[in-house]
Amino acid sequence: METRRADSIATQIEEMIFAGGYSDGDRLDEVRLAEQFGVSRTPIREAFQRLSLTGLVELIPRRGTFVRQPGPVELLEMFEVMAELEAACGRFAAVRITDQAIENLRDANAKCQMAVDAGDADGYYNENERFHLIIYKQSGNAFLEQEAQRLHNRLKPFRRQQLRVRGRMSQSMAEHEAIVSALVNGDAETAANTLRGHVAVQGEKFQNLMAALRNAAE
Amino acid sequence: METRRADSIATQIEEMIFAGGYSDGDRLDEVRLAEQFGVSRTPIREAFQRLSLTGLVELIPRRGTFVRQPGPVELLEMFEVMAELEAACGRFAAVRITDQAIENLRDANAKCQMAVDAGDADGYYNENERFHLIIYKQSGNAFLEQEAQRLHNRLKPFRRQQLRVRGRMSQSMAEHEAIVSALVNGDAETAANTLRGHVAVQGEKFQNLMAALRNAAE
DNA sequence: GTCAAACATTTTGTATACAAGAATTGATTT
DNA sequence: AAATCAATTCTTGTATACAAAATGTTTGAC
Repeated sequence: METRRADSIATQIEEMIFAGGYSDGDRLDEVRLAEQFGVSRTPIREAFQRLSLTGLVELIPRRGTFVRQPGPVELLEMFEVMAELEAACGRFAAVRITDQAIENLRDANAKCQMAVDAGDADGYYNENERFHLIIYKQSGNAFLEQEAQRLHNRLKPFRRQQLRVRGRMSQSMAEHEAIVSALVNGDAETAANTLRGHVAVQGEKFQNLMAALRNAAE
Repeated sequence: METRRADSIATQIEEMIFAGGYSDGDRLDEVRLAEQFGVSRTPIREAFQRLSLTGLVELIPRRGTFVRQPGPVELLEMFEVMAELEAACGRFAAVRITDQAIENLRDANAKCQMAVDAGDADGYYNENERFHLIIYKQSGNAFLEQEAQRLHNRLKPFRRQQLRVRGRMSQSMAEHEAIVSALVNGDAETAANTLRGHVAVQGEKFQNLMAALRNAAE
């Protein structure tokens, strides 16, 4: 599927920012990026426009384009919203999920457990993501699914660090089981609340996130 | 505050689309718009990039830019998400709202009631909007506030028609009262549920929305 | 009359050119 | 030496130019 250039350039710059190549306030040099990508300034500028809407970048008129890494406050706010979006997905999924999807959730969970046993952080990460994406889709609301995926994606680099914490993976597994149960029972309220709690940043998770941010700032 | 051109152009095109000047699938002619705005194609194209991210417009490579008016399904999905976002705002606001904001909500409600009594649809509409914007802000989560406002804005043209329905305004008023009560009591769960129900499109509201869409399609 | 192929016309995507607003440097003054 | 202003250099924002793809039209065959 051939996609237009500005689109793919935006994605690539996005990845560069996510990868941690830039810190907050860094200016994105149009001509340097243009050379780097082997194109002219025009498609770079179009990409900037797209990135600005996601909040990843700030366009200051006549000044330039600057990367905007979320600070601690903004990050916590985004996790709060993520928790609510997941809760909403769970609420809808509880009454809309297909049998096949339940099977897929169980499969993802089983592979998650295997990854935990094997100490395979990457494997755990991937299956965990699959678990959540299934729930987004099973909300039966394509718009919600899209919004959830967008934010999920944006938070990816920050969530990654949380998994490193000892014991987190097995606790997370138990929560996954509870979520599947609620979905199987069609219990919308429980599904929503369990998912909210699962995603929310509270207690020790909060400390971990802050610590990770402090390290990243150095 | 001088804003860059592409920004203001995007906003203006957005308004043109909201105003109903275009229907689904219409192609946005770069050169025509450029002439219309008295600029070259470049800023128009940058504006298109911004609009595409909000989903208001679809960029088909080598084909052009087409307006994407939500169909019935997408619209219902968006209202579902709006209901969940408002519920989330209410949940947070219940434990974070300031005394001043409660005063402001009551004031908005009083003016709403006055508008209902006077049969002033526009007045009702404006105060009703103020009521909801206050709750977004009182979520104490700037990111959530922004997301809620964005979707609220997107749904504006469709919500407007629902108000026309007989009896809707007074029922809505009663719901507002219940929402304020929950917020005053700090009852997060009730605030969330009441707001969700208030915003959700169900029962007769569904029929009205469908009817409005059918009319718009003609 | 229908279909298809070749040609002409639009229209998009990108590069380049140019104008105007920032930033920077260096000279001049206090 | 610090501050200020002017001139220079960079950078952004927009217009224009051009190439390639898509669309539309004419022509010709069947």
